Amino acid sequence: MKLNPVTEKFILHWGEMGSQWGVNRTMSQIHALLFIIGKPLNAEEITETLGVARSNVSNSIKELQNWGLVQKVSILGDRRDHFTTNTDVWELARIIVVERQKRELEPTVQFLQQLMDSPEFEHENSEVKARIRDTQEFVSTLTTWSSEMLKLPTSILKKFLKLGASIKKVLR
Amino acid sequence: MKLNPVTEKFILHWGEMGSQWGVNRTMSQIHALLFIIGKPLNAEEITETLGVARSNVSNSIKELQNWGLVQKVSILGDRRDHFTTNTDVWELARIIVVERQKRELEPTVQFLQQLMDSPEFEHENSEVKARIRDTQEFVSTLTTWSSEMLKLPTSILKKFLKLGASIKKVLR
DNA sequence: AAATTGTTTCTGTTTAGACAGAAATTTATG
DNA sequence: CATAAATTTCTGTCTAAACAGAAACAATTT
Repeated sequence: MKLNPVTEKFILHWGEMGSQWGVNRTMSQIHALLFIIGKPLNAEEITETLGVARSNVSNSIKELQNWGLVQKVSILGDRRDHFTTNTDVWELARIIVVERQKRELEPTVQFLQQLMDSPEFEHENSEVKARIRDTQEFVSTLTTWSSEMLKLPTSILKKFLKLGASIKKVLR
Repeated sequence: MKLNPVTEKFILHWGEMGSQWGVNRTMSQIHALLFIIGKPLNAEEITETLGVARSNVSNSIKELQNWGLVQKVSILGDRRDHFTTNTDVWELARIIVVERQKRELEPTVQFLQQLMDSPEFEHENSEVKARIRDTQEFVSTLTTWSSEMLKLPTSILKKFLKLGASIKKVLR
């Protein structure tokens, strides 16, 4: 599978983006490839196209499946597993937000709550206590808000984002 | 500067969080330290408290200053530079969003626009073109929306987030 | 059931980034 | 302006994560 220049640039850029956000490059690249191609590919095809090791592809795909970003599909008359991703960028964003929330934000809220509940907490300087409380409240608010937002269908979400700050008019 | 257990746990956790989001551990830890302590510290104090190399502290501080998260302040009767960070977690979040927008989202919007403007683009499969356009629109919408949101004062922003999905009622 | 094909796991190796310590530079003070 | 103190920059080392290739395993076909 030979990529044309536009596609290739897209995949490379996506790989770099991933690195900046704590996702390994191969994983981002595989995801970008499946997204841009928009049809199921088998592991071999991915390996050849990206020029990385077969095992690297295998492990990255597994991780992408754990993230819920990639699914295994069967192709009639082909024994090999094929993999796809959703081709709707809004749906993908949704999945990523849900997952980061679950993996990072929620555990942090819990962690801060535990700190606050621990016996040592009361011995702290009151400003320090306030800052921990504020941080917990902040992460907590963020988590709740994004969960709420994610319940909205994409069509509404889109409208909503496009409203931008004019939304503040309703806050009175 | 001896840390008590709560403070220490907070700093360590923040360091881990950083790693998951593409920020190096020392940088996150220094920031967490300045945040939780809430008063200016000099580089030497930071070095001793976190048990990392002086040069590591120096470089991380420089980077934190580039991010606008840490400022140099002078202490009367002390030659050494001291460093502080804003102790309001909402203001910090604001700064981080502005900066990630500037460093990552905006360049991506530009990059995708360039792809779309390039002569090769028209030779692409129409579904591929559509996906690139959608991606550009998505990142672009996100950037615009967050810029707009950041214009609101923190007090309004807070109320707004706490509204959650009940905001959808106004979308008609 | 042997052979072929496909997939996963395991075992190094490589590499980029984090980090330490020394050297160089800058700044301040008597 | 010499000395001391503070800071930055440079260079090399270390480490964790990414990665490749081989081996092991599993499934399918004849």
